[in-house]
Amino acid sequence: MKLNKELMKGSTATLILKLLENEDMYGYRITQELKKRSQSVIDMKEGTLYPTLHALEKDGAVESYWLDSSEGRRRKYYRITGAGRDMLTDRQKEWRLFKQAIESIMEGDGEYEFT
Amino acid sequence: MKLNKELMKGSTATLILKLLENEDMYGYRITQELKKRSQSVIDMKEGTLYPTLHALEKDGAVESYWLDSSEGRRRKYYRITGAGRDMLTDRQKEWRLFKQAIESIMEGDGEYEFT
DNA sequence: AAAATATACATAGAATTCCGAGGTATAAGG
DNA sequence: CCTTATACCTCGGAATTCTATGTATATTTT
Repeated sequence: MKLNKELMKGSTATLILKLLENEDMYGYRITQELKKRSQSVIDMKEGTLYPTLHALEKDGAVESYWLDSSEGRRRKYYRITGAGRDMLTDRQKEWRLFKQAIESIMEGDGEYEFT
Repeated sequence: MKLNKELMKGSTATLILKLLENEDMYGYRITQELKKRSQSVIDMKEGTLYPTLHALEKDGAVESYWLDSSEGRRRKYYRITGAGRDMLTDRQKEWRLFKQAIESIMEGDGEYEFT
């Protein structure tokens, strides 16, 4: 099933930071990991990924460094910074709040008492 | 706490349809109900609400009718249609899929086995 | 050997969605 | 009388993501 892409807005940077929390990764790998861990529901496009990574770096949330790989092209790895971890904490709080808010509407049956 | 507004994108129409599922409502009331049921986390702006309602009507998901109220201005009520209920069913499925996908990343600890 | 595919980086422009700001109008409360 | 709350609406800007395109290398297929 395909997701309404608009739902994704606002979560892109959070997802990237979350992956980098435990391991430095290069861009292309991030898209693969997201796909794998979400059973192909999340299919982040390169046109979304790279500009987001550059913005995160500009904001000081991640740092990058080049590494040669034994095969293929050189890879640009990203490492999360202290500021990035703080940002991730905030974004995760926001996600939980948002999720609970949506669920309070979605799971409600519309029956409310008079008060 | 304030929500990153971008998170909201893609959920606006779904939330409105959900409220209309059980009861016809006028626009202003929809914003109040969303606020109330979400403990003020969802604060849909009128600049978002009215264009969305008009788009839903144009797409045949809702129908509108005017009613006089005993006080204040006339109110424009919205009623969900059959097509609107179908759309709601789809959107709710999408939401659950999206939620699970995000959580599979967010709740994961980043530890994966070699395969 | 040539072509296609997968990997790996990147950008520009189009499309979409939401919000801020503004406008109109009525009624109640200070 | 002025502010606040209710109640409708629209326009233009801001933000985000995708499509399309481009570059480059290595492997697989034809």
